[in-house]
Amino acid sequence: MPELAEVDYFRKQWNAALGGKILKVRVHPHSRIFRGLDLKQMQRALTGAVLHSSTTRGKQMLFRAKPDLWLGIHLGMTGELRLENKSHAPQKHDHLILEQTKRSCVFSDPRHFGRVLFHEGKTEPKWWSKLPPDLLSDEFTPLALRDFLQRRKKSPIKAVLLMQERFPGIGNWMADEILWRAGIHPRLPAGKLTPLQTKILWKEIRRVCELALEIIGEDWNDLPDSWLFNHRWQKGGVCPRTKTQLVRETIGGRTTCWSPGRQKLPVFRNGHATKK
DNA sequence: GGAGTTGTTTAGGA
DNA sequence: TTCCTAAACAACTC
Repeated sequence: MPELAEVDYFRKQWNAALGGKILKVRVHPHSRIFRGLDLKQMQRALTGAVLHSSTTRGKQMLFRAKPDLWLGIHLGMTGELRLENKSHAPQKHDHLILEQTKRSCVFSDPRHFGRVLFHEGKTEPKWWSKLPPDLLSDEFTPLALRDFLQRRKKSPIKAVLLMQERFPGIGNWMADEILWRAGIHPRLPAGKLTPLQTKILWKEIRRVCELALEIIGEDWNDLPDSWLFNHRWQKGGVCPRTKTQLVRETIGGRTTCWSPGRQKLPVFRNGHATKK
């Protein structure tokens, strides 16, 4: 479930715990979410530590605790963060619980695709510093987008938008929403976008990130019906702009929804797109 | 019971 | 080498 804005929403669920000391760290020790991690070391270090800040980058979350502790959380497909009261009895999928005097911070994930990372030290861990720049940062330029599309020119644009190395935070529904707004067919090879389409795509990437963070990231409000989101899974769903029937097919290994009314595949002749 | 799920990694083919 | 695709991971819902 969680993409950019949902991840930011979940990060903030632990806000009340910032400034508080962790009294106890409870875990399901054999959970897959701890793969590659020294669990005992993490429990030892976090016990007695004080959480002081949190941030996100794409779908990654980082919680920092004094002194010099870095806790990374990725929600995978079904993970979530929430608060429970102090004496919360761990449920089946509550893999990590940070217990404080007034509450418990819970990370639960039924499918175990999520992941916990941990580092102790003065300097940023590699797994955090190597993350690509935020899509709303100045570093994500139209030029950076154009270059990336050229490097992945054979892949359908839908598959390319899911690549976290360049588009951190974009997931399946955001990719479809962006392409729908930009009027670009999801199967169009990334290298075939015109300069104008590339420019529009850049603009819509920023816009969808911005709006989703405002609407979902703050209070998990419903997106307006003017978005594709509210129609994409409906049986017989209709494009809110063209009122034509939406189509669903697998592209890049993921179920993709688009509106044939406004997302058309150009016909290529001699390597050039011609008007249909 | 079977198919499908808003994520990521990896193996293997092109 | 580089790029791309499909499968695997695991549990739940329809």
